Amino acid sequence: MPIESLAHFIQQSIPQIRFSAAALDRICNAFEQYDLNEKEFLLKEGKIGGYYFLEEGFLRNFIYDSKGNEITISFYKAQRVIFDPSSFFFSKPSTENIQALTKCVGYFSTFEKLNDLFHSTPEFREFARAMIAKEFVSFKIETISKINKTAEERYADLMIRNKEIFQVAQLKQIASYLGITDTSLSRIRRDFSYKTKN
Amino acid sequence: MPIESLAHFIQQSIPQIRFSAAALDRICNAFEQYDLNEKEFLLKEGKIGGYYFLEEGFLRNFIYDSKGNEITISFYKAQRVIFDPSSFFFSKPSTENIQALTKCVGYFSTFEKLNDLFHSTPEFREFARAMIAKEFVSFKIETISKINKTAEERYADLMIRNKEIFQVAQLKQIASYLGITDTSLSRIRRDFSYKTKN
DNA sequence: GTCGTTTCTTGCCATAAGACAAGTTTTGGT
DNA sequence: ACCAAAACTTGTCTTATGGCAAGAAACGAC
Repeated sequence: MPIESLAHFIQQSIPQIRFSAAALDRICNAFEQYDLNEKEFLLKEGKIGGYYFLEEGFLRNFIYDSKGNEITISFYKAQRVIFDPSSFFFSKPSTENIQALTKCVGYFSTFEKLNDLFHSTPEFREFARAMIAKEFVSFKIETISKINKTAEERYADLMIRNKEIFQVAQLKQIASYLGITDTSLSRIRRDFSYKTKN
Repeated sequence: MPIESLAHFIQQSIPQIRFSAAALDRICNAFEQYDLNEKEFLLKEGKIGGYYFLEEGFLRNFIYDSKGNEITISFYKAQRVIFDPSSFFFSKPSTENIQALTKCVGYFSTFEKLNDLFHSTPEFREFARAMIAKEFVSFKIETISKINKTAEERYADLMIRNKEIFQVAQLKQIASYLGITDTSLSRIRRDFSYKTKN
């Protein structure tokens, strides 16, 4: 029995290729389900990270800076794959923490299983390559789009791109993602609501 | 006749795998040589980017911001592969400009040729995957390491990591890479030389 | 429902970096 | 070798954001 939502996600992410039922089955069978409650960790610093599909929920990826503050690197919402490339591909202890902001459900797999598929199944190769390329591209775009912007512009961008995150994440987490202090974010929000009122 | 330096680079970048001579040959034959003089472009915004190995020289990757200023995204030095993932993998016009800071020599190939190898040659698959993962990881590390640092710390880091760049790039190009104006970089350099004198 | 903890907001002051403009040095073309 | 253009430095003033501390609001455990 293939995992419906995962199978659908895989097929739909490379529409140019028609996946055979057998291939889809083989791929989905390499995955197992996971569940997380709010605040539980999908990946903790020091562990070897897997390959995750997030079916439902919100996650936050953060690291610690030199002073021990949490710095949010990314927010993840449903219907995407998640992996720490450094840890997953090179079997290194991760430096990242991926924590549930809400209840989450999804599927995960390991490097071993997916590496077999990578060599045995052309369709999976295409999928895997598309995923890493896509992740790389979006991280790059996200990073570049923050350049030469004021904190207020970065805030406005996030509001447009991912408004839901303000419902599920704390302001301190969002502030560190925007590269500012929670104090500054608080002021930006105040000034912003003045502006949008008039 | 395989391209010696490229063959050596490929083999040495995944030492766990012993490349057969035939595979190495097939891979190298997919590449052709290129030469650039200072200021010439390896890739221009709007074109479809290829897959490049830089054998010798220094390159700079930059984009234009909304005000038309050049923003340096990366500096590249010899013995590495270079590609714009968004353009190379998805055949989209690139938004990046890759320009020679010095005379450069290297080899390039196209998506078509390398995609064939990707599916036909397991060793090349490993290589290609290692390269994109490595690029992704270093871009991530580079980005993250700039967080919560002052301009002066970012400058000091670059001096340690890539001192040679100060010999080949203009200060304005380095300043935009560090996320500051050339004015500020000039002052940082002055203050820095006071400090290191005493 | 109450109390303690955590999160968020606000005020005041400090500081890193930018904007602009003028000067100096370096570079490159003829 | 000379001149013009480009690259770099410096001065003065402005501004965005941070640091710290106090208060207000929201949340969670019992």
